[in-house]
Amino acid sequence: MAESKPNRTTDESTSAVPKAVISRLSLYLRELQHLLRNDEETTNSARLGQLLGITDAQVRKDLAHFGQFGYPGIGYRCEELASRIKTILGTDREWPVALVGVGNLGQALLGYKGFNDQGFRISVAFDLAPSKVGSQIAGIPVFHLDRLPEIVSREKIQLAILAVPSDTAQSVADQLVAAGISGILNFAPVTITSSGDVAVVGVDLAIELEQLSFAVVKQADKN
Amino acid sequence: MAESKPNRTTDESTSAVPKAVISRLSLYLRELQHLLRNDEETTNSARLGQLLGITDAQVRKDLAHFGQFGYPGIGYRCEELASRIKTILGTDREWPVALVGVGNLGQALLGYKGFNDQGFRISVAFDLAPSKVGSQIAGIPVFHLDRLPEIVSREKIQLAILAVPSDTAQSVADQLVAAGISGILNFAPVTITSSGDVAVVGVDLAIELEQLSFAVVKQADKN
DNA sequence: TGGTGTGAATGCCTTCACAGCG
DNA sequence: CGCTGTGAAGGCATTCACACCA
Repeated sequence: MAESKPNRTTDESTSAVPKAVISRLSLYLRELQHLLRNDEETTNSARLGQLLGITDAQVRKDLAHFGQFGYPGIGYRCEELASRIKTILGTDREWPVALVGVGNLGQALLGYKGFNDQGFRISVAFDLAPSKVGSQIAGIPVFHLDRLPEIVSREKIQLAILAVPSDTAQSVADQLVAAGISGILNFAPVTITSSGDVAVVGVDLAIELEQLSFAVVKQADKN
Repeated sequence: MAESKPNRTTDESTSAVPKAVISRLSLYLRELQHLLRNDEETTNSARLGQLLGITDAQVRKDLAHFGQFGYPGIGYRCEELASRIKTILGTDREWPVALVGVGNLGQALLGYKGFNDQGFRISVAFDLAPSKVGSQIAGIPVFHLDRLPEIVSREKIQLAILAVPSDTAQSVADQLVAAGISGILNFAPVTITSSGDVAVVGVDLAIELEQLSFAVVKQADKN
């Protein structure tokens, strides 16, 4: 229950938490859930750090941004810490998600189980193709893109997954924003520019492979 | 942007080039290819920076790690710079890629066009299910996992995409390493620990959504 | 003039080291 | 003891500002 400690001057409102910390928070949560499945009750910063390849100090510093969760001499209670991190990330609730673009990748994402485990539920999908509109895929109804504003508003959907071709991605993103979406996970290999208070996270599958090929080439050069 | 992260690889501090620079390199390349499709011959650091939401100085500093590509008073020649970046990333050649796990996500990746455009070609797939082994999906043959070492060696495959269930991911990763793979793109939501000179890049789709939900919650708190 | 390449300064993140507490 | 939480130190990465060049 420890409340925030930082008695620095004017820090509170501008809680500038480094972006890197947030992405590690998700990793901590993932490891904690793994520990919980193995019936581990407690863990500590050294253990968590080792699992992720970072230092123990880093783990403690990261968590310190959000309060005090640990017990000196003991470590952290897995269940409690996982719960606290979920609250921070916002995954202590269930998020309905809209998916746009029921192509190759889109269909796979509709069936991806991993989302549900973390509180995300794809509740509707959108596409343009008459062959898809009106059908259900993996139990999720597919609507015409025209109905985006109506349904997003009715279902109070805040998050969207964008899995459309590159050349239409920006245009569809604009429609998502206009429909009231506040966060977009973009799989199209283009930069989405959003005006206003919309968060955009991009996942470019080819770029991930490029990072690998660089690593492999670099490694080869060493020998 | 994903990316990128404390997903332990074989870093070996000799990396004179910051990891963040490498991931931006891929973004520069993506924008350059976009400019080229629009028949733009030259660009400059301010333009590139604007497209990616970073400063012009950052762009120049990043490129400076690898030599001098610019022309004072002009900027950069799109074609030349793109070509140079490809050489740096190693995507100036074609990489055969093995995919393991022909499930929901794996099948979508088999059909994903974006890989080919950047020089990656999924040439074989592996699975355990008898119903899949022996078939072709999106024109790519599916073999039993047992034949991994044989085929990887024969086809001289260095990169692999891991799209198997979480509980088998580490074990399959070990088999990939044993088979001689040097780079793994892991889609299972677990940390893969690799011994030796193997690069691992992880993509956790649920984590990307978590980053979004955090951003949305944070934004909401502000009001 | 317009824009690169780069030392210097700034700011951010990570690591260190240890006080404090159960 | 064991392990957290945290000021202080250290190390990088980003930004600034300007010499220099076509």
